[in-house]
Amino acid sequence: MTERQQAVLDAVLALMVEGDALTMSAVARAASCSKETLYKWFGDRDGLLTATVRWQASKVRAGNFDRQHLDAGALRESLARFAANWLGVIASPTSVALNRIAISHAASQESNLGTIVLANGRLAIGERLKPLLEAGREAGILAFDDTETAFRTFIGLVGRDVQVRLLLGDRQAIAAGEIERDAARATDQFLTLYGTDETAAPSLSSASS
Amino acid sequence: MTERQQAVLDAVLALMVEGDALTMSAVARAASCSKETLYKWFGDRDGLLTATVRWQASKVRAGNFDRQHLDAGALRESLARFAANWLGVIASPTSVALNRIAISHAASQESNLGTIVLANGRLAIGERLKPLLEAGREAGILAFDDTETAFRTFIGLVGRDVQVRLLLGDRQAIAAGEIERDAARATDQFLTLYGTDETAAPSLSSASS
DNA sequence: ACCGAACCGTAACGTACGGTACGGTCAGTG
DNA sequence: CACTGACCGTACCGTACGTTACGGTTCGGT
Repeated sequence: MTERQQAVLDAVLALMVEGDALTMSAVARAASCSKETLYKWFGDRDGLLTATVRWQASKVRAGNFDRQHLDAGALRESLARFAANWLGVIASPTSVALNRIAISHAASQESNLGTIVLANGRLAIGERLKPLLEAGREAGILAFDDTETAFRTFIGLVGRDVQVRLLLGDRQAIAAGEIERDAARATDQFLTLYGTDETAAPSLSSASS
Repeated sequence: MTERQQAVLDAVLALMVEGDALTMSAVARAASCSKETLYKWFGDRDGLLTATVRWQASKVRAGNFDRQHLDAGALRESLARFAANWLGVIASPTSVALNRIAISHAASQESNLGTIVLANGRLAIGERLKPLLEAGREAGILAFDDTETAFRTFIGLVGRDVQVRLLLGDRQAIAAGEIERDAARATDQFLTLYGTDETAAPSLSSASS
């Protein structure tokens, strides 16, 4: 994957976000390269889209969280940061455009774009969040039987129906300024559900405000 | 909307679910009608899709819930039934196919299919659920400031990321047998967050099992 | 200076599909 | 029975787009 090829994929991403028709001609024009080169590098249209999805996924690898001295405050802080980070990702125009493409392709089983997005989006964040949850349980500040259930509950509290609404074109699904607030609310609610007595979760009134 | 026209729209739905290419020729073949008739009845391809979405929405109008003698048990029962009903809808092949079509069209602003699906799906269930939540608050068994926030929290707890995963082609996002259990879990969690002392919500251990 | 590889721009090809036109069939109506 | 209108099946048209082919240019290696 040379520098030039990455520039081409960035041009594809830009076209996706723009909402323009994603034709090979449009990509070649936007990336200032020839269609022949596109086919030589990526095989066919599907290969180009797949490479674009992988390229975008490789750019989202966010930092990990240190697991030392995990008290209730540090856990809350880490969870809230996770939530805000994830909300920012799924609300970004790039993510919305990419998921729309993947979903369109999932309809006709012509490729596994959906699987790739799934693996690099949902499942990847699970692999990063679950260790944090389990560390919280070992530290005695979280209580749950099934890590997967707890993880998906957190995902549900954070994301709610925001992503589907955005995919359907609802511009008001979430505002930029709401992300931090929503992340904090979801974290409080999660700790109310899964925190132990040592968690010192806020009372319900603040969780529902 | 004659009987025959509804049969055509049902054929469109069947094609959508099947995952076949949704061409006008395919629709005419599946519905045993001529393309000319399709254009006379629905104007163009977009009109056909719009009519299909509306037709499907008109079939999902589920029964309302009686609001008399709303004690904690009745509220829990109503919420769980709501949750199970909604999960069944979003997990149905028809809903998945329809949302995929709408999302594909939302990408290129050529029509407002996404808006229609949004209005008949998410917003419609909100109009049916919010009165129940507010009745619970008036009865003193729920406590929240903002109805919209409480509603969306419930939606998040019930649906989690199931719908997006299904849209992306994840067949294991939810199993048929899990719907009742997930609905009960989400209801318990919601009552833990928003119930009052009179709600008698189950302890955390059962909510997280 | 020369060669070949890589690449650009553009033209061309084949196909799929939205949309239209037309002939044929059948039901209802005078 | 003739007429009309709705509809079916099919052929057809124009265009968009994926894919391929080709001539021209740049550039590193010898």
